[in-house]
Amino acid sequence: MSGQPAGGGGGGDGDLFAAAGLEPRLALGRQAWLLRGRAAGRADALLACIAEVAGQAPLRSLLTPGGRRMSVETSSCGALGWTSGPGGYRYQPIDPARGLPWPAMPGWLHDFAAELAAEAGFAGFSPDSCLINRYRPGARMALHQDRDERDFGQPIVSISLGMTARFLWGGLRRQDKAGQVALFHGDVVVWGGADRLRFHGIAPLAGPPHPLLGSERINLTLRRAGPTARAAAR
DNA sequence: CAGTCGCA
DNA sequence: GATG
Repeated sequence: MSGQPAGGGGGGDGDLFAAAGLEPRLALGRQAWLLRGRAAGRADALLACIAEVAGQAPLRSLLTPGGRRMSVETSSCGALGWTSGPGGYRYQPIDPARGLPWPAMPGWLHDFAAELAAEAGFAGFSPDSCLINRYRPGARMALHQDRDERDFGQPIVSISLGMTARFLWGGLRRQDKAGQVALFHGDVVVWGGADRLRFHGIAPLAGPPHPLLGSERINLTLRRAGPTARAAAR
């Protein structure tokens, strides 16, 4: 993987965002890209998917291993769902709140995430987990690494919907100072390779409601949590 | 401990 | 670097 974005694939919204003074693609690192507005055209399908998943596996606020309640509300779809509790962070095939498997990840969502990853230079991405995080005003995500996945060779694909958020983008060490970048409805961030373990987070949500979603922001994070064919063969 | 939280 |  080169870490360079493959050409094209801007979805046709590039000019609109450029006209608003925003780069269509912002490099957050050697192998980390913000694809501005790239998912805006899929918002309706994404929101319908979120409603469908939440209807089966309701959004709920989880406890950290230290016993604090997280301010975001979480659910998942796909073969594995991310959970947190006194036992630690886990990917599990069964939703512990219901004792049932997580709702399936729609094929088109899998393929869309793979397409986004490819545009950021990561060919062959095949996510098995889609974490859904809902932020209401005041909700935040402290700086953290995504490190509960089996294969750090696989990238992370993050899709923002609804209210604008301030994305905190740090370094490989917790004490590295984090920069900030605004994430708008439809923005996509993809990171992997050398940037796979970068600390990141979301500042407390604030600001005006979004026309479509009102006073909330929903983030979809697509990951390969379980083993890949390549990792399993080693 | 830390995918928290808030202060210096 | 304290606290739930």
